[in-house]
Amino acid sequence: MTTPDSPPSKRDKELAARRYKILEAAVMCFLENGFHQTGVRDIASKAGVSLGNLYNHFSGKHDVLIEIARLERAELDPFIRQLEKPGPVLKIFDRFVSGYAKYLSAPENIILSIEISSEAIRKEDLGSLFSENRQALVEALQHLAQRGVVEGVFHLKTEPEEVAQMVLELIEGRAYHSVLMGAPMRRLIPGLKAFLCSALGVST
Amino acid sequence: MTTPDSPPSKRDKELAARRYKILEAAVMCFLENGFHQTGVRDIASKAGVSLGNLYNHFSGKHDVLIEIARLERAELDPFIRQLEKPGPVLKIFDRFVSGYAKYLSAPENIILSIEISSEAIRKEDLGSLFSENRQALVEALQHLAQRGVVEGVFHLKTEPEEVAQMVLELIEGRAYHSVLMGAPMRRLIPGLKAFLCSALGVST
DNA sequence: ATATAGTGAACGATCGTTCGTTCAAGAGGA
DNA sequence: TCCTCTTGAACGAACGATCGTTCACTATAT
Repeated sequence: MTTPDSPPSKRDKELAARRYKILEAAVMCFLENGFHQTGVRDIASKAGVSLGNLYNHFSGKHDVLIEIARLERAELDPFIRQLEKPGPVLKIFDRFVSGYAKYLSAPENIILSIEISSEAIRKEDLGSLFSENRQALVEALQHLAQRGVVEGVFHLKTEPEEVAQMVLELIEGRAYHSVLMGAPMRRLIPGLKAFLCSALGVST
Repeated sequence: MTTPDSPPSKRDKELAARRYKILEAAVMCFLENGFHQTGVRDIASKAGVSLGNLYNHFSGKHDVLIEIARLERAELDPFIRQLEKPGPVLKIFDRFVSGYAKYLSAPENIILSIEISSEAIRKEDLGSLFSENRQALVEALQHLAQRGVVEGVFHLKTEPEEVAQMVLELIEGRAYHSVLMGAPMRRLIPGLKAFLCSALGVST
C-alpha cells in the first residue's frame, strides 16, 4: 500500500485508450482474415499505430489474443448475473437462452470464439483462460438448473453440471450452424427452446 | 468413353499410394501443429517426399486440405449406412450415438474437424464440402427420427431436420468438450444419452 | 526417344520480433 | 519563469526465419 492507486492521470487514460484501440483493430483483423492470416503489421496499421509501438503495449501477437479473450470474458458477465437473479426459474432460463443465442448469433462473436478456441487447442494459457470463461457460465447455469429441480420445474435424469454443459453446447452448436450455413438464428430459436424444454423435462 | 477405365496399372497404384502417403503425413502435421502452423516442407518431409514432388500430386497446400476433407467424408459413410439399416429405431439410435461419439472422442478426429471447419469459414470450396458432409449425416438421422415418430418411439416437438441437426451438434459439442477439457468421452456418454432421450421424448 | 515422377535450389513475399533513434511531456532546481 | 534532465511512448528500418510456389534438371520406365 505504498501508492494508494493514484488517480489515473490524463496520460494513463490516453495509454489505456491506445491499448483498447489496438485490441479493437486486432479483433477486426482476426474476424476478417483469421488469427494466423493476420500479420502484426495489419493490426498496427488498422489501429493507426506504428509497428514498433504495438510492441510497447503488448508483448507480442499471442499476447494480443490473450487480452481479447479477457475482454470476451467480460462480455459474459451480464449473462451470469442474469442467471443468478432471483425469480421464476423458467422465465430466467427462457430469457437466458434467447439472450445468449442472440449474442452468439452475431457472426463476430461466434467466429471470434472459434478462432480463439481453435488456437486454444495448442496454447495452454489461452486454453485455461478459455475454459475458465466457460466454467463461470456453466456454474451459473448449473445453479439455476438445481433450483429448477428443487422447485419441481425441471426433471433431470443426469447431474446438473453435465446438463448445464450440454445446454451451453447446444446453444453454441446452433449458433455455429447458423453462421456456417447462413441460417438466421431467430428462426432456430423456437426449435432450440422446444428441444431444451423436452431435454430438461419441463413440467407441462 | 474413349478409354474404358483401363485396369489400374502397377504404376497407377504406386502413384495412388504416394498420394495417400502424403495425405496421411499432412493429417499428422495438421493434428500436431495445426493447418496454418504447418509448412509444405513439413508435410513433404514427413511423407518422405521431396518438396517439388508434392506439387506433382497436389496443386498446393489448400488442395491437400480439400482432399483430406474428402477422406473424412468417406469415414462418415459407415455411420450413414448404419442409420439407414432396418430394425428397431431405438436400438439403431443408441448404437449410432455410441459409435459416433466414440469416433469423435479420438482427439485426432475432433481436432481435425475443428481445423477444417475453422478454415472453412473463409474458404468457400472447403465450406461447401464441409456442409455437404454434414448434410448427408443429418438426412440419415432425420429419416431415422421420422421413422421413430411414426412408430411412436419418439415424440418430437419440432421438425425432424432441426432435431437431427441438434442431436449431431450435441454429440459434437460433447466430443469437443472432452478433448478441450481432457475429460474421457466414455464418462460423458451416459449423461449424453439420457439428455437425448429426454429431448426426443423417448416413450418409457 | 519420349514422357513424366522425382528432386532441391532458388524466388519473392511476408512473417514476428528487435533495435536504435526521435521527441514531447513531466520533475526538480534556480 | 526558465532551463536542464529524465522518462518512455512512438517510430520504422532492419533482421533472420520461414512461407508457398516455381523451375531447371535428373532418373527411370515404356
